[in-house]
Amino acid sequence: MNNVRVRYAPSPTGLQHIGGLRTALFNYLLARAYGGQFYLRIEDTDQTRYNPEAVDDLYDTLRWAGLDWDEGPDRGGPFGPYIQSQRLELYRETAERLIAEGHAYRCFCTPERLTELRTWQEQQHLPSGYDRRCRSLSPDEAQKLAREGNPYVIRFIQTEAPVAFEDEILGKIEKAGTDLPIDPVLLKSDGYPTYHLAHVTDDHLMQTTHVLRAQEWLPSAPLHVQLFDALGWPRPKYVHLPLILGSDGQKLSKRHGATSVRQFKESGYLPAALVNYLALLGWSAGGDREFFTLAELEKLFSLDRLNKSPGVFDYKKLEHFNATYLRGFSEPELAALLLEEASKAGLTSTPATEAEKRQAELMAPLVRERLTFLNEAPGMLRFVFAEPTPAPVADLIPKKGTAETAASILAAVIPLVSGSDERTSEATEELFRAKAEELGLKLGDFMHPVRVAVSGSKVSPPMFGSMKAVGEARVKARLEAAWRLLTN
RNA sequence: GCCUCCUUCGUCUAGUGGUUAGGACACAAGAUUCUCAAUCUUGUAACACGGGUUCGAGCCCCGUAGGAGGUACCA
Repeated sequence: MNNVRVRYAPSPTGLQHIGGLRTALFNYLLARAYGGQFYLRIEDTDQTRYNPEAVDDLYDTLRWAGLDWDEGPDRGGPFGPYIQSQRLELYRETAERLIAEGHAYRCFCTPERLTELRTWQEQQHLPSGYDRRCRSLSPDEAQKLAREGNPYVIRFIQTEAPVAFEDEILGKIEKAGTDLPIDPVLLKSDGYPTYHLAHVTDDHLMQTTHVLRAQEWLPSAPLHVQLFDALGWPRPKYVHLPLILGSDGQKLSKRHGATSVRQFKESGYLPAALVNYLALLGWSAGGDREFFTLAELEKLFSLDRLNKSPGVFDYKKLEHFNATYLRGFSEPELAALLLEEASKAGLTSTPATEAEKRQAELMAPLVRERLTFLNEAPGMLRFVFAEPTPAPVADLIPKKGTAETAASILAAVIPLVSGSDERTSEATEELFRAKAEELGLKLGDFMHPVRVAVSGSKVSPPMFGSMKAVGEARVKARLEAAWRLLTN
């Protein structure tokens, strides 16, 4: 396949949806796989829903995900402008041409009349749709009404002939002419195009070769094909991607969980993990392999491995991907990320001090396989960088034991801590193990009060390494404080 | 209601006429273990149903059922 030109064309109404990211990803991958171009186009044709923040969010998420674009509003290109609100004359021009050639007409029906019509049709249990009243207006009459300043829309004249086209993943799609929407609006009364007109005009002018979009567009694809044909323009190849569903089988929405890319980003997801997971929702490489970098996907992606059926978004599996990617970081890489998170949480200074760096390096291997999300790190590391709020006394006491046993363990442990800054954590561990044995305690029970005293929690990263990161003096102070609590 | 699309373990999927139907997530059990994780081993679990075609069907055809999407001067 050569000469691939694809695009991502979101409408800036809100935060980028996870489904949008996947559409962008597949477009991007197709372009990269075949050495083509991937461009961005802003479909801001609905003035009532326009949200300027959405455009920034779009750039943010695409950059975060690592998808770069060759042309777009921010970087120009040979087919600009790439913002539809700046292309209004173009749409008007093609709409006028359709009128001139007998494929469209002006309609002066008011929105009120249309709602009345619709409610009447519903009451009578009739199929809904425009009644084509303005079709009978002569061109002269229509011209006159328009010149007098009457607001109007431009509607497409729906033909009765059946329409068929080839979808690259679904195969042949056919629709009887009578089942097509009746004379859909192409140009709205505010002078903005509807999606249909804008899509056809722009994807022709911008020389799009493949239209990859969500399957919810499938029902209107026959209309688009008709428009291309009426205008005498070559049809692009259509690729309708399977929908992303929530766990109940309905279209993924907020009640299923996070849906905007920003939410995933803020929840501590790694872009590489999200992208990898998304690539596998509706596409597969063919074998058993599941982990791919973006660069690998760019080489492997192909249209014929795209799936037909909708897929349920599995948050659990995404979490697993994220945790796996986290474990893939080297210790220095992870230490740097930990410091970033810790500083965001106000636990460390920015830039980090040498001492903090050393602590992060000591903790990195200990938390690596315990993290699912990067933003869990501050909670796990708080006791290293700051003083934990002391746990309730009851927490210090082992399950099979009393306050006295806990106190005696702490008393036995405090002297062992002396000099630990100069020892390896393994050496300290040996001392602790010997003492536990001497007291006839299992290491797990023995460590319980120590863990709670030092970390402030019953669950913590491995103690010996952690104590090294906390430092002898602070460890000792915490152990002594806990001992006092128990003996008072 | 009408139109269109879809249908392999609970979920994501491999499979392109001959397989003990494979992998991953989740779940369960065990091992390991200073807590929690991670890791390792094992296990439960699927071709929606009914007809054809064929020596042979998860794979091809036709129905049925179920699910989803669409039905706007929204995209």
